[in-house]
Amino acid sequence: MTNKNVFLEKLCMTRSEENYIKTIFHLGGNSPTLISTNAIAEQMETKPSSVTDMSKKLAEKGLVHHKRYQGVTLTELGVKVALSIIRKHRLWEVFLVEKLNFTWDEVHEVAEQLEHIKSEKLIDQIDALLGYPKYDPHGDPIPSKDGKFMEMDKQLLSDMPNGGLGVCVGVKDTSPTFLKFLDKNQIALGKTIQVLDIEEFDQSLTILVDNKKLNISHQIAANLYVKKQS
Amino acid sequence: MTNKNVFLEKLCMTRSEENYIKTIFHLGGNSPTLISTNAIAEQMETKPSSVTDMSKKLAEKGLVHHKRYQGVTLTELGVKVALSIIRKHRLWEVFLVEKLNFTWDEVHEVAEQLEHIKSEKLIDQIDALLGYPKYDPHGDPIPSKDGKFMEMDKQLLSDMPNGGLGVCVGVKDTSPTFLKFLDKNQIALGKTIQVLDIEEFDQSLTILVDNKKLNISHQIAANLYVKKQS
DNA sequence: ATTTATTTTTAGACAAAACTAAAAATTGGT
DNA sequence: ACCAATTTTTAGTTTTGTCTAAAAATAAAT
Repeated sequence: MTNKNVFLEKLCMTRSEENYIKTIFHLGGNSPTLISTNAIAEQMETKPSSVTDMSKKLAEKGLVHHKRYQGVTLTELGVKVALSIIRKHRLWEVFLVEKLNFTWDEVHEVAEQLEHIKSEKLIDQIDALLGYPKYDPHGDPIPSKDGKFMEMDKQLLSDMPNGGLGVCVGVKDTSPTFLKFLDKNQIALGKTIQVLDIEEFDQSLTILVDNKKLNISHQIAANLYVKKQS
Repeated sequence: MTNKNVFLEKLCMTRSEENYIKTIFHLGGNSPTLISTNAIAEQMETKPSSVTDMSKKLAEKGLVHHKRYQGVTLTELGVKVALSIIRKHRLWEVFLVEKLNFTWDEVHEVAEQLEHIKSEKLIDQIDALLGYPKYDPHGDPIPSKDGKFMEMDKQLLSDMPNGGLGVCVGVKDTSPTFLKFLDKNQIALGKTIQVLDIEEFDQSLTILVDNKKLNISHQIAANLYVKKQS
Protein backbone atom coordinates (compact mmCIF):
# COMPACT_ATOMS: atom_id res chain seq x y z
CA MET A 1 0.00 0.00 0.00
CA THR A 2 2.88 2.38 0.66
CA ASN A 3 4.22 2.15 -2.92
CA LYS A 4 7.27 4.27 -2.37
CA ASN A 5 8.77 4.59 -5.84
CA VAL A 6 12.13 5.16 -4.21
CA PHE A 7 13.83 4.18 -7.47
CA LEU A 8 12.65 7.39 -9.11
CA GLU A 9 14.40 9.59 -6.60
CA LYS A 10 17.62 7.57 -6.70
CA LEU A 11 17.78 8.12 -10.45
CA CYS A 12 18.47 11.83 -10.05
CA MET A 13 17.01 12.73 -13.41
CA THR A 14 17.81 16.15 -14.83
CA ARG A 15 15.09 18.22 -16.45
CA SER A 16 16.61 17.55 -19.86
CA GLU A 17 16.74 13.80 -19.33
CA GLU A 18 13.10 13.79 -18.24
CA ASN A 19 12.07 15.69 -21.34
CA TYR A 20 13.82 13.20 -23.60
CA ILE A 21 12.18 10.24 -21.86
CA LYS A 22 8.78 11.87 -22.13
CA THR A 23 9.24 12.60 -25.83
CA ILE A 24 10.44 9.06 -26.59
CA PHE A 25 7.36 7.70 -24.83
CA HIS A 26 5.04 9.94 -26.82
CA LEU A 27 6.69 8.82 -30.05
CA GLY A 28 5.86 5.22 -29.17
CA GLY A 29 9.03 4.19 -27.34
CA ASN A 30 6.90 1.90 -25.22
CA SER A 31 6.57 -0.67 -28.01
CA PRO A 32 9.57 -2.65 -29.30
CA THR A 33 9.71 -0.54 -32.51
CA LEU A 34 12.82 1.65 -32.46
CA ILE A 35 12.32 5.43 -32.41
CA SER A 36 14.63 7.23 -34.81
CA THR A 37 17.10 9.88 -33.73
CA ASN A 38 15.69 12.28 -36.30
CA ALA A 39 12.13 11.88 -35.07
CA ILE A 40 13.19 12.74 -31.54
CA ALA A 41 15.24 15.70 -32.73
CA GLU A 42 12.36 17.10 -34.73
CA GLN A 43 9.85 16.66 -31.91
CA MET A 44 12.15 18.35 -29.41
CA GLU A 45 13.28 21.07 -31.81
CA THR A 46 16.90 20.16 -31.37
CA LYS A 47 19.68 18.62 -33.51
CA PRO A 48 20.15 14.89 -34.15
CA SER A 49 23.67 15.03 -32.76
CA SER A 50 22.33 16.25 -29.43
CA VAL A 51 19.87 13.37 -29.41
CA THR A 52 22.66 10.86 -29.97
CA ASP A 53 24.61 12.28 -27.04
CA MET A 54 21.60 12.04 -24.75
CA SER A 55 20.66 8.57 -26.02
CA LYS A 56 24.04 7.27 -24.90
CA LYS A 57 23.65 8.90 -21.53
CA LEU A 58 20.18 7.46 -21.04
CA ALA A 59 21.38 4.02 -22.19
CA GLU A 60 24.13 4.11 -19.55
CA LYS A 61 21.53 4.93 -16.92
CA GLY A 62 19.47 1.94 -18.06
CA LEU A 63 16.50 3.99 -19.25
CA VAL A 64 16.65 3.17 -22.97
CA HIS A 65 17.95 0.49 -25.28
CA HIS A 66 20.15 2.16 -27.87
CA LYS A 67 21.07 0.46 -31.15
CA ARG A 68 23.63 2.47 -33.08
CA TYR A 69 22.33 3.93 -36.33
CA GLN A 70 18.89 2.46 -35.54
CA GLY A 71 17.25 4.34 -32.71
CA VAL A 72 16.01 3.82 -29.15
CA THR A 73 13.21 2.22 -27.18
CA LEU A 74 12.43 2.65 -23.51
CA THR A 75 13.47 -0.01 -21.02
CA GLU A 76 10.99 -1.17 -18.39
CA LEU A 77 12.55 1.40 -16.07
CA GLY A 78 12.31 4.07 -18.78
CA VAL A 79 8.59 3.42 -19.15
CA LYS A 80 8.12 3.77 -15.40
CA VAL A 81 9.89 7.11 -15.44
CA ALA A 82 7.87 8.30 -18.45
CA LEU A 83 4.59 7.35 -16.82
CA SER A 84 5.50 9.10 -13.60
CA ILE A 85 6.22 12.32 -15.51
CA ILE A 86 3.03 12.04 -17.55
CA ARG A 87 1.08 11.35 -14.35
CA LYS A 88 2.43 14.55 -12.86
CA HIS A 89 1.83 16.58 -16.01
CA ARG A 90 -1.79 15.51 -16.33
CA LEU A 91 -2.63 15.85 -12.64
CA TRP A 92 -1.24 19.40 -12.66
CA GLU A 93 -3.36 20.15 -15.73
CA VAL A 94 -6.48 19.03 -13.91
CA PHE A 95 -5.47 21.09 -10.90
CA LEU A 96 -4.94 24.21 -12.99
CA VAL A 97 -8.32 23.91 -14.69
CA GLU A 98 -10.38 22.74 -11.70
CA LYS A 99 -8.88 24.81 -8.92
CA LEU A 100 -7.20 27.80 -10.54
CA ASN A 101 -9.54 28.74 -13.41
CA PHE A 102 -7.02 28.10 -16.16
CA THR A 103 -8.40 27.56 -19.65
CA TRP A 104 -7.49 24.64 -21.91
CA ASP A 105 -4.94 26.61 -23.87
CA GLU A 106 -3.14 27.97 -20.80
CA VAL A 107 -2.41 24.76 -18.91
CA HIS A 108 0.23 23.10 -21.06
CA GLU A 109 3.06 25.59 -20.68
CA VAL A 110 2.77 25.71 -16.89
CA ALA A 111 2.32 21.95 -16.55
CA GLU A 112 5.54 21.50 -18.53
CA GLN A 113 7.29 23.23 -15.65
CA LEU A 114 5.34 21.68 -12.78
CA GLU A 115 5.84 18.12 -14.03
CA HIS A 116 9.51 18.33 -13.02
CA ILE A 117 8.92 19.15 -9.35
CA LYS A 118 10.36 16.37 -7.24
CA SER A 119 8.13 15.45 -4.32
CA GLU A 120 6.13 12.29 -4.11
CA LYS A 121 3.95 13.63 -1.31
CA LEU A 122 3.15 16.74 -3.33
CA ILE A 123 1.74 14.91 -6.33
CA ASP A 124 -0.08 12.35 -4.20
CA GLN A 125 -1.78 15.11 -2.24
CA ILE A 126 -2.71 16.96 -5.42
CA ASP A 127 -4.19 13.67 -6.65
CA ALA A 128 -6.22 13.36 -3.44
CA LEU A 129 -7.32 17.01 -3.51
CA LEU A 130 -8.72 16.48 -6.99
CA GLY A 131 -10.51 13.26 -6.00
CA TYR A 132 -8.23 10.90 -7.93
CA PRO A 133 -9.23 11.96 -11.45
CA LYS A 134 -8.85 9.38 -14.22
CA TYR A 135 -8.59 11.79 -17.15
CA ASP A 136 -6.98 15.16 -17.83
CA PRO A 137 -8.72 18.18 -19.40
CA HIS A 138 -7.82 16.94 -22.89
CA GLY A 139 -9.42 13.54 -22.21
CA ASP A 140 -6.10 11.74 -21.89
CA PRO A 141 -5.87 9.09 -19.15
CA ILE A 142 -3.87 9.77 -15.98
CA PRO A 143 -1.55 6.87 -15.03
CA SER A 144 -1.97 5.62 -11.46
CA LYS A 145 1.00 5.43 -9.09
CA ASP A 146 1.81 1.94 -10.28
CA GLY A 147 1.69 2.98 -13.92
CA LYS A 148 -1.70 1.64 -14.93
CA PHE A 149 -4.24 3.66 -16.90
CA MET A 150 -7.33 3.16 -19.00
CA GLU A 151 -8.08 4.71 -22.37
CA MET A 152 -11.47 6.36 -22.31
CA ASP A 153 -14.29 4.98 -24.42
CA LYS A 154 -14.40 8.12 -26.52
CA GLN A 155 -14.92 8.91 -30.20
CA LEU A 156 -14.44 11.85 -32.51
CA LEU A 157 -17.45 14.10 -32.93
CA SER A 158 -17.01 13.67 -36.68
CA ASP A 159 -17.67 9.94 -36.29
CA MET A 160 -21.00 10.47 -34.55
CA PRO A 161 -24.18 9.75 -36.49
CA ASN A 162 -26.76 12.41 -37.24
CA GLY A 163 -28.90 12.96 -34.14
CA GLY A 164 -26.24 11.47 -31.87
CA LEU A 165 -25.81 12.75 -28.31
CA GLY A 166 -22.49 12.94 -26.50
CA VAL A 167 -20.56 14.63 -23.71
CA CYS A 168 -17.38 16.52 -24.54
CA VAL A 169 -14.46 14.67 -22.93
CA GLY A 170 -11.35 15.89 -24.72
CA VAL A 171 -9.53 17.12 -27.79
CA LYS A 172 -7.17 15.62 -30.34
CA ASP A 173 -5.46 18.84 -31.41
CA THR A 174 -4.17 20.73 -28.37
CA SER A 175 -2.91 23.86 -30.12
CA PRO A 176 -3.80 27.19 -28.48
CA THR A 177 -5.64 28.36 -31.59
CA PHE A 178 -7.99 25.39 -31.53
CA LEU A 179 -8.52 25.53 -27.78
CA LYS A 180 -9.23 29.25 -27.92
CA PHE A 181 -11.83 28.63 -30.62
CA LEU A 182 -13.59 26.15 -28.33
CA ASP A 183 -13.58 28.56 -25.40
CA LYS A 184 -14.97 31.31 -27.58
CA ASN A 185 -17.85 29.05 -28.62
CA GLN A 186 -18.63 27.82 -25.10
CA ILE A 187 -17.50 24.31 -25.91
CA ALA A 188 -15.88 22.91 -22.77
CA LEU A 189 -15.30 19.67 -20.89
CA GLY A 190 -18.54 18.10 -19.71
CA LYS A 191 -20.77 20.02 -22.11
CA THR A 192 -23.47 17.98 -23.82
CA ILE A 193 -23.33 18.11 -27.61
CA GLN A 194 -26.05 16.94 -29.99
CA VAL A 195 -25.54 16.54 -33.72
CA LEU A 196 -28.53 18.21 -35.41
CA ASP A 197 -27.41 18.01 -39.00
CA ILE A 198 -24.52 16.88 -41.18
CA GLU A 199 -24.07 18.79 -44.44
CA GLU A 200 -23.52 16.36 -47.27
CA PHE A 201 -21.43 18.73 -49.36
CA ASP A 202 -18.54 19.47 -46.94
CA GLN A 203 -19.34 17.34 -43.88
CA SER A 204 -19.81 20.48 -41.77
CA LEU A 205 -22.07 19.97 -38.75
CA THR A 206 -24.85 21.79 -37.01
CA ILE A 207 -24.63 21.00 -33.33
CA LEU A 208 -26.52 21.98 -30.20
CA VAL A 209 -24.54 23.21 -27.21
CA ASP A 210 -26.14 24.98 -24.24
CA ASN A 211 -29.40 24.98 -26.20
CA LYS A 212 -27.72 27.09 -28.88
CA LYS A 213 -27.27 26.04 -32.48
CA LEU A 214 -23.74 26.21 -33.82
CA ASN A 215 -22.16 25.45 -37.19
CA ILE A 216 -18.72 23.86 -37.19
CA SER A 217 -16.47 22.57 -39.95
CA HIS A 218 -15.54 18.92 -40.37
CA GLN A 219 -12.00 19.78 -39.28
CA ILE A 220 -13.28 21.06 -35.94
CA ALA A 221 -15.42 17.97 -35.37
CA ALA A 222 -12.49 15.72 -36.26
CA ASN A 223 -10.53 17.12 -33.33
CA LEU A 224 -13.20 16.95 -30.62
CA TYR A 225 -13.68 13.81 -28.55
CA VAL A 226 -17.11 12.94 -27.13
CA LYS A 227 -18.43 10.10 -25.04
CA LYS A 228 -21.57 8.66 -26.59
CA GLN A 229 -24.68 9.02 -24.45
CA SER A 230 -27.45 7.50 -26.56
CA MET B 1 -5.00 47.36 -11.44
CA THR B 2 -3.48 45.03 -14.02
CA ASN B 3 0.02 45.25 -12.53
CA LYS B 4 1.70 43.15 -15.16
CA ASN B 5 5.26 42.81 -13.85
CA VAL B 6 6.37 42.26 -17.43
CA PHE B 7 9.91 43.22 -16.45
CA LEU B 8 10.29 40.02 -14.47
CA GLU B 9 9.64 37.83 -17.48
CA LYS B 10 11.89 39.85 -19.76
CA LEU B 11 14.74 39.30 -17.32
CA CYS B 12 14.91 35.59 -18.12
CA MET B 13 16.37 34.67 -14.75
CA THR B 14 17.96 31.25 -14.40
CA ARG B 15 17.30 29.16 -11.30
CA SER B 16 20.83 29.83 -10.10
CA GLU B 17 20.54 33.59 -10.55
CA GLU B 18 17.28 33.59 -8.62
CA ASN B 19 18.84 31.67 -5.75
CA TYR B 20 21.70 34.16 -5.50
CA ILE B 21 19.30 37.13 -5.48
CA LYS B 22 17.20 35.49 -2.79
CA THR B 23 20.22 34.74 -0.62
CA ILE B 24 21.60 38.27 -0.97
CA PHE B 25 18.22 39.64 0.10
CA HIS B 26 18.07 37.39 3.14
CA LEU B 27 21.57 38.48 4.14
CA GLY B 28 20.38 42.07 4.17
CA GLY B 29 21.20 43.14 0.62
CA ASN B 30 18.22 45.45 0.75
CA SER B 31 20.04 47.99 2.94
CA PRO B 32 23.03 49.95 1.61
CA THR B 33 25.48 47.82 3.67
CA LEU B 34 27.54 45.64 1.35
CA ILE B 35 27.14 41.85 1.66
CA SER B 36 30.49 40.03 1.59
CA THR B 37 31.37 37.42 -0.99
CA ASN B 38 32.29 34.99 1.79
CA ALA B 39 28.95 35.38 3.56
CA ILE B 40 27.07 34.56 0.37
CA ALA B 41 29.34 31.59 -0.36
CA GLU B 42 28.85 30.18 3.13
CA GLN B 43 25.07 30.61 3.04
CA MET B 44 24.81 28.95 -0.37
CA GLU B 45 27.33 26.23 0.42
CA THR B 46 29.48 27.16 -2.54
CA LYS B 47 32.93 28.70 -3.11
CA PRO B 48 33.73 32.43 -2.98
CA SER B 49 35.11 32.31 -6.54
CA SER B 50 31.75 31.14 -7.82
CA VAL B 51 30.07 34.00 -5.98
CA THR B 52 32.40 36.51 -7.61
CA ASP B 53 31.56 35.13 -11.05
CA MET B 54 27.84 35.35 -10.42
CA SER B 55 28.13 38.81 -8.83
CA LYS B 56 29.62 40.12 -12.06
CA LYS B 57 26.87 38.52 -14.09
CA LEU B 58 24.15 39.95 -11.85
CA ALA B 59 25.82 43.37 -11.94
CA GLU B 60 25.76 43.31 -15.75
CA LYS B 61 22.05 42.50 -15.63
CA GLY B 62 21.49 45.46 -13.34
CA LEU B 63 20.35 43.41 -10.37
CA VAL B 64 23.17 44.20 -7.93
CA HIS B 65 25.77 46.87 -7.27
CA HIS B 66 29.16 45.19 -7.12
CA LYS B 67 32.20 46.88 -5.53
CA ARG B 68 35.35 44.84 -6.12
CA TYR B 69 36.82 43.34 -2.96
CA GLN B 70 33.91 44.82 -0.96
CA GLY B 71 30.71 42.94 -1.75
CA VAL B 72 27.27 43.52 -3.24
CA THR B 73 23.92 45.12 -2.53
CA LEU B 74 20.71 44.71 -4.48
CA THR B 75 19.60 47.39 -6.91
CA GLU B 76 15.99 48.56 -6.90
CA LEU B 77 15.34 45.99 -9.63
CA GLY B 78 17.15 43.31 -7.63
CA VAL B 79 14.91 43.95 -4.64
CA LYS B 80 11.83 43.62 -6.84
CA VAL B 81 13.06 40.28 -8.14
CA ALA B 82 13.89 39.08 -4.63
CA LEU B 83 10.46 40.04 -3.32
CA SER B 84 8.72 38.28 -6.18
CA ILE B 85 10.60 35.07 -5.43
CA ILE B 86 9.93 35.34 -1.71
CA ARG B 87 6.27 36.04 -2.43
CA LYS B 88 6.08 32.84 -4.46
CA HIS B 89 7.98 30.80 -1.87
CA ARG B 90 5.75 31.88 1.01
CA LEU B 91 2.48 31.54 -0.89
CA TRP B 92 3.43 28.00 -1.90
CA GLU B 93 4.25 27.26 1.74
CA VAL B 94 0.78 28.38 2.81
CA PHE B 95 -0.74 26.31 0.00
CA LEU B 96 1.16 23.18 1.03
CA VAL B 97 0.10 23.50 4.67
CA GLU B 98 -3.49 24.66 4.14
CA LYS B 99 -4.50 22.59 1.14
CA LEU B 100 -2.15 19.60 1.02
CA ASN B 101 -1.65 18.67 4.69
CA PHE B 102 2.08 19.32 4.72
CA THR B 103 3.70 19.86 8.11
CA TRP B 104 5.97 22.77 9.00
CA ASP B 105 9.12 20.81 8.44
CA GLU B 106 8.10 19.45 5.04
CA VAL B 107 7.21 22.64 3.22
CA HIS B 108 10.58 24.30 2.75
CA GLU B 109 12.23 21.80 0.41
CA VAL B 110 9.27 21.68 -1.95
CA ALA B 111 8.70 25.45 -1.85
CA GLU B 112 12.34 25.88 -2.87
CA GLN B 113 11.44 24.17 -6.13
CA LEU B 114 8.01 25.71 -6.65
CA GLU B 115 9.26 29.28 -6.16
CA HIS B 116 11.03 29.07 -9.54
CA ILE B 117 7.93 28.25 -11.60
CA LYS B 118 7.39 31.04 -14.10
CA SER B 119 3.72 31.95 -14.44
CA GLU B 120 2.20 35.11 -13.13
CA LYS B 121 -1.32 33.77 -13.43
CA LEU B 122 -0.39 30.65 -11.47
CA ILE B 123 0.83 32.48 -8.39
CA ASP B 124 -1.96 35.06 -8.52
CA GLN B 125 -4.57 32.29 -8.62
CA ILE B 126 -2.86 30.43 -5.76
CA ASP B 127 -2.96 33.73 -3.85
CA ALA B 128 -6.71 34.04 -4.54
CA LEU B 129 -7.40 30.38 -3.70
CA LEU B 130 -5.79 30.92 -0.30
CA GLY B 131 -7.74 34.12 0.34
CA TYR B 132 -4.78 36.51 -0.02
CA PRO B 133 -2.89 35.45 3.13
CA LYS B 134 -0.61 38.02 4.75
CA TYR B 135 1.72 35.62 6.53
CA ASP B 136 3.32 32.25 5.82
CA PRO B 137 3.29 29.24 8.19
CA HIS B 138 6.43 30.48 9.90
CA GLY B 139 4.85 33.86 10.61
CA ASP B 140 6.88 35.67 7.94
CA PRO B 141 5.04 38.32 5.92
CA ILE B 142 4.08 37.63 2.29
CA PRO B 143 4.96 40.52 -0.05
CA SER B 144 2.07 41.79 -2.19
CA LYS B 145 2.36 41.96 -5.98
CA ASP B 146 3.78 45.46 -5.75
CA GLY B 147 6.37 44.42 -3.18
CA LYS B 148 4.79 45.77 0.00
CA PHE B 149 4.51 43.75 3.17
CA MET B 150 3.91 44.25 6.87
CA GLU B 151 5.88 42.70 9.69
CA MET B 152 3.54 41.05 12.14
CA ASP B 153 3.16 42.45 15.64
CA LYS B 154 4.64 39.32 17.16
CA GLN B 155 7.00 38.57 20.02
CA LEU B 156 9.04 35.64 21.26
CA LEU B 157 7.30 33.41 23.76
CA SER B 158 10.37 33.85 25.98
CA ASP B 159 9.63 37.57 26.16
CA MET B 160 6.09 37.07 27.44
CA PRO B 161 5.38 37.85 31.10
CA ASN B 162 4.19 35.20 33.53
CA GLY B 163 0.46 34.64 33.00
CA GLY B 164 0.58 36.10 29.48
CA LEU B 165 -1.75 34.79 26.78
CA GLY B 166 -0.83 34.53 23.10
CA VAL B 167 -1.56 32.83 19.81
CA CYS B 168 1.19 30.94 18.06
CA VAL B 169 1.98 32.75 14.80
CA GLY B 170 5.40 31.53 13.73
CA VAL B 171 8.90 30.33 14.50
CA LYS B 172 12.37 31.83 14.49
CA ASP B 173 14.32 28.60 13.98
CA THR B 174 12.97 26.69 10.99
CA SER B 175 15.12 23.57 11.27
CA PRO B 176 13.33 20.23 10.83
CA THR B 177 14.37 19.08 14.30
CA PHE B 178 12.71 22.07 15.95
CA LEU B 179 9.60 21.90 13.79
CA LYS B 180 9.22 18.19 14.44
CA PHE B 181 9.46 18.84 18.18
CA LEU B 182 6.58 21.31 17.89
CA ASP B 183 4.43 18.88 15.91
CA LYS B 184 5.10 16.16 18.45
CA ASN B 185 3.89 18.43 21.24
CA GLN B 186 0.79 19.65 19.42
CA ILE B 187 2.15 23.16 19.11
CA ALA B 188 0.93 24.54 15.80
CA LEU B 189 -0.08 27.75 14.07
CA GLY B 190 -3.14 29.33 15.63
CA LYS B 191 -2.88 27.44 18.91
CA THR B 192 -3.44 29.52 22.05
CA ILE B 193 -0.58 29.40 24.52
CA GLN B 194 -0.66 30.60 28.11
CA VAL B 195 2.43 31.04 30.28
CA LEU B 196 1.65 29.39 33.63
CA ASP B 197 5.07 29.60 35.25
CA ILE B 198 8.61 30.74 34.57
CA GLU B 199 11.34 28.86 36.48
CA GLU B 200 13.79 31.33 37.96
CA PHE B 201 16.75 28.95 37.84
CA ASP B 202 16.91 28.16 34.10
CA GLN B 203 14.10 30.28 32.61
CA SER B 204 12.24 27.13 31.55
CA LEU B 205 8.50 27.61 31.18
CA THR B 206 5.33 25.80 32.06
CA ILE B 207 2.77 26.57 29.38
CA LEU B 208 -0.82 25.58 28.66
CA VAL B 209 -1.66 24.30 25.16
CA ASP B 210 -4.94 22.53 24.36
CA ASN B 211 -5.71 22.55 28.09
CA LYS B 212 -2.59 20.47 28.67
CA LYS B 213 0.37 21.52 30.78
CA LEU B 214 3.75 21.35 29.08
CA ASN B 215 7.30 22.11 30.20
CA ILE B 216 9.61 23.69 27.67
CA SER B 217 13.17 25.00 27.90
CA HIS B 218 14.08 28.64 27.46
CA GLN B 219 15.67 27.74 24.11
CA ILE B 220 12.36 26.45 22.80
CA ALA B 221 10.48 29.54 23.98
CA ALA B 222 13.12 31.78 22.41
CA ASN B 223 12.29 30.35 18.99
CA LEU B 224 8.50 30.53 19.10
CA TYR B 225 6.63 33.64 18.03
CA VAL B 226 3.28 34.52 19.59
CA LYS B 227 0.83 37.36 19.12
CA LYS B 228 -0.14 38.83 22.45
CA GLN B 229 -3.82 38.47 23.31
CA SER B 230 -4.14 40.07 26.71
C1' DA C 1 54.90 51.06 8.73
C1' DT C 2 55.79 46.68 7.58
C1' DT C 3 54.54 42.07 8.01
C1' DT C 4 50.92 38.62 8.51
C1' DA C 5 46.43 36.87 7.91
C1' DT C 6 42.20 37.06 5.65
C1' DT C 7 39.25 37.94 1.89
C1' DT C 8 38.45 38.44 -2.85
C1' DT C 9 39.50 37.99 -7.50
C1' DT C 10 41.77 35.97 -11.55
C1' DA C 11 43.06 32.18 -14.44
C1' DG C 12 42.48 27.76 -15.98
C1' DA C 13 39.73 23.38 -15.93
C1' DC C 14 35.63 20.57 -15.85
C1' DA C 15 30.82 18.70 -16.51
C1' DA C 16 26.30 19.15 -18.71
C1' DA C 17 23.83 20.15 -22.66
C1' DA C 18 23.68 22.14 -26.63
C1' DC C 19 25.65 23.27 -31.49
C1' DT C 20 28.34 22.83 -36.35
C1' DA C 21 30.74 20.38 -39.62
C1' DA C 22 32.71 16.29 -41.14
C1' DA C 23 32.83 11.20 -41.20
C1' DA C 24 30.51 6.75 -41.09
C1' DA C 25 26.65 3.66 -41.50
C1' DT C 26 22.30 2.55 -43.50
C1' DT C 27 18.82 2.58 -47.04
C1' DG C 28 17.05 2.54 -51.76
C1' DG C 29 17.22 2.47 -56.68
C1' DT C 30 18.92 0.64 -60.67
C1' DA D 1 26.26 -5.14 -56.22
C1' DC D 2 27.15 -0.44 -56.51
C1' DC D 3 26.22 4.50 -56.25
C1' DA D 4 23.50 8.25 -54.33
C1' DA D 5 20.74 10.04 -50.72
C1' DT D 6 19.56 10.00 -46.14
C1' DT D 7 20.37 9.22 -41.38
C1' DT D 8 23.31 8.81 -37.55
C1' DT D 9 27.43 9.37 -35.20
C1' DT D 10 31.89 11.46 -34.11
C1' DA D 11 34.88 15.27 -33.13
C1' DG D 12 35.53 19.64 -31.74
C1' DT D 13 33.25 24.24 -29.76
C1' DT D 14 30.25 27.00 -26.91
C1' DT D 15 27.72 28.43 -22.73
C1' DT D 16 26.48 28.09 -17.95
C1' DG D 17 27.77 27.26 -13.53
C1' DT D 18 30.86 25.29 -10.86
C1' DC D 19 35.63 24.11 -8.98
C1' DT D 20 40.94 24.53 -7.56
C1' DA D 21 45.00 26.95 -7.12
C1' DA D 22 47.46 31.05 -7.49
C1' DA D 23 47.61 36.11 -7.38
C1' DA D 24 45.96 40.54 -5.67
C1' DA D 25 43.71 43.52 -2.52
C1' DT D 26 42.21 44.53 2.08
C1' DA D 27 42.42 44.22 7.11
C1' DA D 28 44.85 43.40 11.39
C1' DA D 29 48.66 43.45 14.51
C1' DT D 30 52.76 44.42 16.46
